[in-house]
Amino acid sequence: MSAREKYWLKVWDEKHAFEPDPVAGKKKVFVTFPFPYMNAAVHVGTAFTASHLEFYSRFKRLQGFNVLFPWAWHWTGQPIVGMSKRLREGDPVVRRTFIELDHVPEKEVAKFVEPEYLASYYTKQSRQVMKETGFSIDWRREFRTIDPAFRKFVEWQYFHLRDLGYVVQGTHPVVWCPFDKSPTGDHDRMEGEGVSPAEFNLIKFHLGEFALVAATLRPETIYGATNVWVNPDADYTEARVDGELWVVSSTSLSRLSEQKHDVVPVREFKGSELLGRYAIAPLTGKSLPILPGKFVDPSLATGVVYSVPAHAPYDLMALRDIQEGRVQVGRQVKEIADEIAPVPILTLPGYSKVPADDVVRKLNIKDSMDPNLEAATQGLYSAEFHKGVLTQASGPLAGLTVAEAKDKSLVLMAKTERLSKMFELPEKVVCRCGTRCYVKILENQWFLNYSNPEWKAKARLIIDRAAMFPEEARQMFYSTIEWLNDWPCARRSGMGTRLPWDKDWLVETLSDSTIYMAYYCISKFVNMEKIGPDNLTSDVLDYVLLGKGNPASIAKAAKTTERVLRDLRTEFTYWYPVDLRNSGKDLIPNHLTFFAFHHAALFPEKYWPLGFGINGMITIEGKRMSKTKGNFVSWEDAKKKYGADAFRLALALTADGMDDADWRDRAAMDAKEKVESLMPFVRKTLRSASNREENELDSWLISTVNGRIVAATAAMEELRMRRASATIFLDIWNDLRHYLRRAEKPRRQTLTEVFSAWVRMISPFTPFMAEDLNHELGGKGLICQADWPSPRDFPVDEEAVLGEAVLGKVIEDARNVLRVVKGKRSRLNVYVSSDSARSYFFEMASAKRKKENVGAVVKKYAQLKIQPDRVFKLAFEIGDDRLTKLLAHRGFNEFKALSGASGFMSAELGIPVVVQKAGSKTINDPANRAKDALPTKPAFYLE
RNA sequence: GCGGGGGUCGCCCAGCCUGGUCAACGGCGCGAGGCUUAGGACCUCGUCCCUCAGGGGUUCGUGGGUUCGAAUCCCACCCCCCGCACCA
Repeated sequence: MSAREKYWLKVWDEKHAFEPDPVAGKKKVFVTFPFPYMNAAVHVGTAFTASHLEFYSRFKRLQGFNVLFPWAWHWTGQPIVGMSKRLREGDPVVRRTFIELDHVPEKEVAKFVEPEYLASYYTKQSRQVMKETGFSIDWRREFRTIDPAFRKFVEWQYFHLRDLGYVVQGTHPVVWCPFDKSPTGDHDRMEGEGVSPAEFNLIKFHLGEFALVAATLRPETIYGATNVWVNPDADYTEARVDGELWVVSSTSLSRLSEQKHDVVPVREFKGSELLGRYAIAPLTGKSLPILPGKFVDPSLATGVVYSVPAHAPYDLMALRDIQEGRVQVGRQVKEIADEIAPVPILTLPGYSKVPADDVVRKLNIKDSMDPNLEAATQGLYSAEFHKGVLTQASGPLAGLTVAEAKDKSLVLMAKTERLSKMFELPEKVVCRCGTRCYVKILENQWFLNYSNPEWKAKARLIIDRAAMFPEEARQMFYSTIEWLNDWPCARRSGMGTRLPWDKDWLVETLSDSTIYMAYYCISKFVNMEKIGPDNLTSDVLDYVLLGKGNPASIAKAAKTTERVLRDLRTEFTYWYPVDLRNSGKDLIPNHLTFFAFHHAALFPEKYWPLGFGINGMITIEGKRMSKTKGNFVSWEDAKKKYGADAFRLALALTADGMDDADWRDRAAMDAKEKVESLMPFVRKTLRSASNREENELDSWLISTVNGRIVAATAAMEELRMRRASATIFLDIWNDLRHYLRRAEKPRRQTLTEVFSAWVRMISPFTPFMAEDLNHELGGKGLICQADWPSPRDFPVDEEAVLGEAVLGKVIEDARNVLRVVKGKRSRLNVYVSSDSARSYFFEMASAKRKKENVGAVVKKYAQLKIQPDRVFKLAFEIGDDRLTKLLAHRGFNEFKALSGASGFMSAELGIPVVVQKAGSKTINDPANRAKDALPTKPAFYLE
C-alpha cells in the first residue's frame, strides 16, 4: 500500500466519513451486498459485484444523501466445516488450496482444523483488503452469521415465519449419504452430479402366493411384456413388505425400508432359483417365464424387470443372447426363450413394427453388453414418448399416446392392487466422502412454503414495484417466483442457528440470510455494547423491527433501557427499506428471490426493498474462474498488483448490465497507466494555461462537459458503471485533449472549472487519486464529501457546439479531398456559404418541415443556381436534431467560426487554409466554386 | 426439456427499446508520422473494397418479410453462454 493510500484511509477514518447515523429529515440511501462466504478470501468476482455498490455509494454521498453501506460475513453452513474436516483427515487437495492458491502460511493452516479459526482467518484477510481498496463501508456494523446476537435475530424471524404459516413440515425423498447421515446436494458429490430421485413403478407379478415385483419407468408397455428378467447371480429375498409377500433383490430391502415401507425378510436365495418359473402379469393376465439377465442391476430398484423386446433394445439383445447361444443357460430355459417373439404394442412413424430392432441394427449392436445400448435406449424412448401411439395389442390402452397410456395403465394397475412405488436414482451417486448414496424419504422436514400462492403474489408485488438494474433481470425474478417450490430450510449439520422450536435442526444457510439487512441497524448497537444477545428478546425485536409493544415495559423485562430501544427503533425506521441490493445474476434464482419473499412475509409494504442491481459473472482472460484450474485472481492479488485506484477503475470499465465481465490483466494495466498519468496531465495542462478572455472554444468545452455530466449522472443512477466511468475517464479526457490541441492558449479559468468537476466525478472510482488531485488543485475539505457537479454550472452554448461540429466535418471532408486528389497543391480555399445561399437553405428546410410547397422558395432563389435536391440531401445528411438546432440558431456565424480556426485547420491538414465568404466582392475564386457552398457545407478549391 | 442472455468491421465491445445523422462509438492489435540519444509512454493520421474533388460498392449469425429506408421492427431457422434447487 502506498503512503498516499495510507494517508487518505487514515483521514477518512478520523473524519468518520463512512459511518452514517440517522439524521432526522436527511434523505438516505441504504445499499447492501449479499455477504461473502468465508471458506476463502474474497476474489475479483466479489470485488466486481461489490464495486457497483461502492461506486454508487460514493456517488450518492456526493449528491447529498446520507449513505449506509454495511458489510458482514457468511459463516453458516457446510463448506467451512467440511474443509476443516477434510484437512483434519489429511486431504492433500484441501491443504494445497490453502497454501498454494490462498497463500496461507503453514503455521496458520495448521490451525484450520478448527472451522471457526479458518473462517476468522479469511474474514480478517478479506476485511483488510477491502479496507485498503478504499471501500466506503461502515465497519461499525460488521458481523458474522454465527454471532450470538445474530442468532437471536434468526430465531425471531423463524418464530414469526412459523406463526404466519410459512414454515411447514413435510415428507420428501432426498439423495442420502448413509455415512454423513445427511442429504447430498449436487456440490457434495464425487459422482452423479445433477441426478435426482425418480419415481419407479413397482409392478407385481403373481408368483404363487408371492408377488415378484418388477420396477419400471414405462408401465404402458405392460402389454408387450414377454418375460421377466432376474439376475441369476444376485441374491433375492422373500419378504413381507407392507403386509404382502414380495420377491425382490436383497439389497433393495434396506432402500425400501428407508422409503417408509414396512419390511420383514423371510428367506434369501439366488436369482437362478427363479429361472424357468412363470409369473402372471397384471392387466394382461399372461403367464410370463422368468429368464436370466446379467444386465439386471440388483441395486437398482427391486432388481427385477419385465422384458419388452419390441421396444426396449436391452431386452431385445438379452433375449437374442440366449436364443443365439451367446449366454449359456439350461436346456429348459433355452427352449422357453426360443419360443419368445417380440410383441409390438405401438406404432411409431418412420420405424418398423419392432422399433428396437431398427435401432439395434442402425447402431450395429452385437449383444446385451454393448455400450451403445444406453444411447439406443435413450433415443428410442424419447421417440416413442413423443410420437408413439398404442395399438390394439394394448387392449384398453389402444389409441392413446404414450403419455396418456402411462397414466391410464397406472390407474388400472392400482385398482387391482398390482402397483406400488419406490424412488430410485437413475444413475449412480457417490458422496464426496466416498459413500454410495441412495434415496431416503425424510419425514417431518421443515420447509419454507414458497409454493404458497398468496406468498408468491406478495413477492411478485415487490418485484413489480422495485427498481431493476438492468430491466431484463425482472423477468428472471418472475420466472423464479413461479418456479419456486417448497424449500427445505433446515439441516442436520454445519454451522448456524438452531430452529428455536426443534433444536435437532439448524436453519439452512440460504434461509438464515433473507432479512439480515435489517440486522445492520442492530449490529451497530451490539458492537458498541449498548445491547447484548441476552437483551434481544422476542419482544425487543418485535418493538425494534415491527414497532409493536411498549418500549418502557419491554426494556424493563429485557434488562435494557427504553432509550436504547428507542434508538434502535429510530435506526431501523430511518434506514429501512433497503434502497439497493446488488449481486451477481447467479443469486436471482435463490437468494435474491428469497430476500423478496421474506420481506413480503415479515414487514409492512413501506419496508419492502426498493431496488435490485444485477451484474454478470466474472471470467478471467475469457475463461471461467476456477481455483482448481489455477484460473483465479484474488482481490488481494489484484489490489497489490495494480493499486487500489487502478483496480477500482479496471473493475468499473469491465462490463455493464448483466454482461459477463472479463477480467484481463492487459485492461487493468491500461487502467493503471490512466490513473498514473492523470495527475501529471492536469499539472502540465495548468502550467500551460493563461488568463485570458473566454472565447468560443471555451464555451464549447463547457458545453461538452455539460453533456458529459448529464450522461455520467444518468449512467451512475442506473448502475451502468462501465458507461459512467468511460464517460468520465475516456470521453472527458478526450474532450480536454481536443481543447488543448485547438486552443492557442488554454484558459486557466475554464480549465479550473472543468477540473473541479472532473475531480469530483472521478472520485467514486478512484477516490485516493481524487483526494490527491483535489488537494493539488487547492480544493478545500475532502472530495468524498464534496458535491456532485451540476450541469447547470456548465451552460450549453449551442453556437459554440455547432461551430466545433462544422469545423470537424470540414476537416474530415478536406482530408478526404486531400487524400483522393493527387498532384501539387499549395493551399486550400474554403468558401463559406453566402448569406443568400444561407437564406435559401433555411427557407427550403423549414418549408419542407412544415410540409409547405417549396416551389415559391426555389423560384425566389433561382439566380443562385443551386439544385433543390442538393439542399434536401444536405438537410437529410445533417439530420433532424442538428437541423433543428441550426434553424433555431440562424445567427450562428459560420464564417467567423471557420476563419477563426484557419490556423488550426492549416496545422491539421498540413497545407495553408484560406477561409473566405462566398458573395463578397474581393473573393479569390478562380474555379468558380464558391457558389456551391451551403451552410455547414463550405465549398473547396485546392490550388 | 424449461427459463434467461447472446451472435456487430482481426480481437474485446458500443449501437438495437425510441428505424434514417451508421462503414457503424471506444479499447486492443497492426501500419505510417511526430516527440525522443534509443526504447517505453505520449500525440496525430490510417486500418472492409474501390476511387486524382468531399464519391461509390459490399457489410452487422442465416433466410424471408414490413418500410421510401433496417444492425435496429416482425417471422422462421442455425449456433453459443448461464441457471434448473435441500446448496453457497
